Amino acid sequence: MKKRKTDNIILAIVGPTGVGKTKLSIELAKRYQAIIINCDAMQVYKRMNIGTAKIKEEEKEQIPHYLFDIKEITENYTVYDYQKDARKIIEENKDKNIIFVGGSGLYLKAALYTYQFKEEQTNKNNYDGYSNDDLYQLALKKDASMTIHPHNRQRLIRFLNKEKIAPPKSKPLYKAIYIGLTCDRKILYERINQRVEQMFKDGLLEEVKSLYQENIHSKAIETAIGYKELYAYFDGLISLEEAKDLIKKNSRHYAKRQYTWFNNQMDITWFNVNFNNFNETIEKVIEKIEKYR
RNA sequence: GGCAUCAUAGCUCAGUCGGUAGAGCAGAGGACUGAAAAUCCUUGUGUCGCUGGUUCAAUUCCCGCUGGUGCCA
Repeated sequence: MKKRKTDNIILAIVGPTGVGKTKLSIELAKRYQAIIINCDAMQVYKRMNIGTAKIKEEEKEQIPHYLFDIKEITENYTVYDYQKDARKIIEENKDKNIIFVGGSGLYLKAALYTYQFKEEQTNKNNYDGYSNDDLYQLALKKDASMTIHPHNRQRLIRFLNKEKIAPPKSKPLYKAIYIGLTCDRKILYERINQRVEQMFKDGLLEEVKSLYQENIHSKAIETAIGYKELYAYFDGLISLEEAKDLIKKNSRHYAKRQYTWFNNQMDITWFNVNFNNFNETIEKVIEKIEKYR
C-alpha cells in the first residue's frame, strides 16, 4: 500500500445523496489545509449544477477543488478516465492532505484501490439484434465461471467487449480514512424530497430547459437524475408533477444503492449526522481522524 | 329521499363459479472492474368495511348497517 509522507492524509467522505458531504468537506479542508477532489460521476460535467447539487464557487472558500466541471456535457467520461485523473492529482499533491468527496462508490474505489483497466478497443460491438439469452450464452462460452445475470444486458455486452476475462480482486492501494455520513432512513428520504423541491426553486427547470432547447443529448443527460426526467417532461411524455415525483423517487432509490455499495464494498466508519448541531458531527469526525493518523 | 355501484397489503387495483387471497407501485435486502445518479437480482399474512343469516365451511351468497361514488328526484 502506498503510504505517502507519513504526516499527510487522504480522507474520503462518502454517504448517500443529501446528507451533507459537501459541507463537511469544506470544514475538514479548512482544518487540515487540504485540497478537495470530486468523487461524483455527474459533477465532473459543466452546466449540470443545480441538479447535481454541485458546490457553488462562493462556497469553496479558496480551497482548491479538483475534477469539478472538467468535461463538456456532450463528452463521455467513465471510471477509467476518473481513475487516471484522480491518481494524477494524488501523485502531484504528495505534500498535501487530500479529501475525496462524493457519492460514486465505484469511482472512489477505482481511484484508491487496485482496479486495473486496459486501453480499450475502438471497434466495440454493441450487439444489436442479439437477445439477452444470446448474449448470456456467448458470455458463458467466453468464461463459464462468469456470474453476470442473464437479464443484465449492459454488463453482458461490456463483458463480451472486454479482452481480459477475470480481473484480480482489488485491494486498497492508498492508505485512506473512509468517513461515511448517515442518518435515519426516514429523515434522509424526507430531506431528499425537500431538496428536490429546493432545486426547483433554485431554477432546475431553467437549467435543464436550456440544455433541452440546444437539443443536447448525451450519456450524462440520459443518466443523471433530475435531467432525464425533465427531458421526458419537455418531450411531453409526462407531466411536470410526475417528473418531480420521479426525481424524488429515483433519488431515494439511488441513496439506497449507495448504502449497499458503501456497506459491502468498502470499510467505512459511519457517523450519524446531527442536523441541528453539525459542529458536533464535525468534532466526532475529527476525533476519529486524529486517533487514526 | 329512491335506484345503482364500490368497500381486499402503506397506495392503485385483480381475484376467489363458497374451501381464509395476488399483481404493480411504495418499502426492505443484495450484486457490482470502462453508462455507476447506470445496470441487474431477491423479497408480498392482510381483522378481504361492520353486524347477523344460510352452510360442514363465507372475503366470496343473502338481510341490515356504516362510509365513498354515480344517476334520478
